[in-house]
Amino acid sequence: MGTTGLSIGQVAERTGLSVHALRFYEREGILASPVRRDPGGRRVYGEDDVEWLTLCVILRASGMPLPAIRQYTEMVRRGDGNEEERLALLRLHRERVTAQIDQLSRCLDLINHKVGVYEDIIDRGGAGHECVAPPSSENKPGRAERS
Amino acid sequence: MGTTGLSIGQVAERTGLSVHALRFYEREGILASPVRRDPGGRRVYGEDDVEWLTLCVILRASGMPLPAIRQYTEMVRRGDGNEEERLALLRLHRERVTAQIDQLSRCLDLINHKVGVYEDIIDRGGAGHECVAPPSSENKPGRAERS
DNA sequence: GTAGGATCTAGAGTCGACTCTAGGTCAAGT
DNA sequence: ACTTGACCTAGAGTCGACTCTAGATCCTAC
Repeated sequence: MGTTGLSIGQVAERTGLSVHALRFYEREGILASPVRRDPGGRRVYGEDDVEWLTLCVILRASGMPLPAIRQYTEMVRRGDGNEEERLALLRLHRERVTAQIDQLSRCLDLINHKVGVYEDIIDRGGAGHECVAPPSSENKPGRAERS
Repeated sequence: MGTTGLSIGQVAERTGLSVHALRFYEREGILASPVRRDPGGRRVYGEDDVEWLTLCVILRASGMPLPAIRQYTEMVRRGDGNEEERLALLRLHRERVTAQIDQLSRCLDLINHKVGVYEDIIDRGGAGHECVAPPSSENKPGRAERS
């Protein structure tokens, strides 16, 4: 079993991408090597394609836009010699991802805080006042919550 | 100085939302209280609106869709008595956010791994093989990108 | 009294990343 | 022979969240 040879459906299953998305990615130039076709004109993927697509899925999941993935793909297609370029792109993306994580963590802090506030309100079955004004209040009561 | 009274432009500046977005949010029912208008028909916001919008910005930044924010807004508008509901919504969102952070962290691991691989390649000035999988994944004895 | 800037409304347009449709081919199973 | 189901292409449609346009109004400054 030298050449595995997977159908688009099988690749979809393995990568989690839809068959539509796979064809779309191909049109977008997101495949390291041109897809082979069988005598009937159907796409035949290899294990390496699956690996590459798996990487793409991860890059997408971390928010890399398709144009950037295409750029990266092109570098890889051009072969050895542009490792610095690839590294730069990856580092840039890494920064974006860490920034994203940081932002989400800050949001999470606030959400946790708010959850805590509501838990308190409910625990003591009381009318707590909220930081943000509910309808009837022309309120000016101090702000509540904050750590 | 009693009632602050901010214009849409000022609110845009403070919340980071565009004036367009502010009007859009209003149409979408994303304001806890209906916006007041001055004699000329222009919107007049209060500090509480800014606080509410700031919260909305944070919820959006953490990926809460506008319909969910609208739901939450409606609960707040209905006033006291639905704290459990609000809490449930917040908890659900919190789970989504932590899931997102987890996923991003996993992506980051892989990206870091790949960055490391490229750094090695460059450091030793060599063309090398690399692997797509993260550390300690038993992978086909395959290599990677680029056929 | 007029130019400039901020604001108003309603509605159209954009962008990214798919997703779906229509209409057709192909291989296997009954 | 025929049905089924996976696959093909080209291109249209969707979705979310804005963003922008046009044409009008209003306030301040000169």
